[in-house]
Amino acid sequence: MGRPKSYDHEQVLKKAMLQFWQSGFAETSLSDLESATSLNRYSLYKGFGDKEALFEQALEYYQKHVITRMLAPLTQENSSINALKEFFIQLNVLLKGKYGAYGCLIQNSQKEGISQNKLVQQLGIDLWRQQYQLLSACINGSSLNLPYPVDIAVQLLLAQSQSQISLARANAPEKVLNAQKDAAVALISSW
Amino acid sequence: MGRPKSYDHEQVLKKAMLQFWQSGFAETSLSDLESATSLNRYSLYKGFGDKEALFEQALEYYQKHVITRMLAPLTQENSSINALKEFFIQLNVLLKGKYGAYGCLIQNSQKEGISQNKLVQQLGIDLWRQQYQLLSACINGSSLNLPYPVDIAVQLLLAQSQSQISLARANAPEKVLNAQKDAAVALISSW
DNA sequence: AAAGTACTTTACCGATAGGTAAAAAACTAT
DNA sequence: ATAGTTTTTTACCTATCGGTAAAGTACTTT
Repeated sequence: MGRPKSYDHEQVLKKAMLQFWQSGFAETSLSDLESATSLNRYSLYKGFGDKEALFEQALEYYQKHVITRMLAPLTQENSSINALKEFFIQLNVLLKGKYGAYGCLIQNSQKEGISQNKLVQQLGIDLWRQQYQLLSACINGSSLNLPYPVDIAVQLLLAQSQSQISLARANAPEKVLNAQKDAAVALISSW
Repeated sequence: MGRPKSYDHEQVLKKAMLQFWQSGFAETSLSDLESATSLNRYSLYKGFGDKEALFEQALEYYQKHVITRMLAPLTQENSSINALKEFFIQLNVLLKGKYGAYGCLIQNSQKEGISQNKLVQQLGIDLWRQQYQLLSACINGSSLNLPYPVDIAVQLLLAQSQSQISLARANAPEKVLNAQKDAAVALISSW
């Protein structure tokens, strides 16, 4: 039934996602997307819609693949208190890795003009909720003697992870990234 | 000596700064700057140089006026432990105020293409150092029984302030902003 | 008042943005 | 093989981007 596509849909989505993740929505041009995906703009339009539609699909790819991976240490069924520490340690590893300096695509998008996009807002809320619940579960799963309510502890940890990501995006030196990770671990250890 | 300027230099800088603060460097066009400052582009060029030069002057204006105000609670000579709490409380107030949703111009800039700009990098480092020193001084000035080294405590607080700012820029609901502030205060109270 | 000087307005520049029409190419079904 | 269908290529559209030349305006100095 007609000429077959010369590209793999998911692969293109991945490439486009990486481009948006690196440069943001506004600072990624169609020319950038053309070179990133090795497709010309007309094919991109036929296959994925306009720039914003492509961005939304890239966001969903990000959520499905990257976020899932990031939160993995919290969803394993190991000892809860260790899961918490492991989360920050693995986050630190990720942030020093290949795409670490890109930060978090969802957080980045919340700080651009594209932040008005409904999907950006929804994924932002979802990410927050998901982290909140996972962290709460870990804390509640352990028998700790917290010097403040659980909600406060969760909030402290959320700030730690967000700050780590933020620092990575700001190209903070590795020393600072490590110090931030150590602080989070030390906080947990103090409980 | 020729025709006098029809504008006040500092006022224009302030208006331009607000525009950049709100929309970022890349997403602020010369047309935006024209309407924000009520000056046409040619006058802007004559008075402040090109877009990047104007941005740098806006950054310095920001550092001199906004950052100074933000850090004020830490530089007063009141009881150190209260200064810490007061810092987070006042930060919370600022972030719920007129320009709260703009976040921090320096942090925002670190996440754009303009992050390569030397001044952005320098001010980013300066801001970090300055906060670090002020927070350290407050902690050392108090006689606390910390469950971890001072450096760790400072790092925890840095993450809290950064996270608060980040949440504000992401248009988090007031409830979340308050929760984050309360967490920081509770952390300090636990020492 | 006239000359000189600095600022402002108007109009415009080439480059690039996102997006699309029309023609060429590659497949399937008959 | 040929007709029908879908993708890809090429070329182009208008709008806006940052930046500037030239003309007009408003002041100071003499």
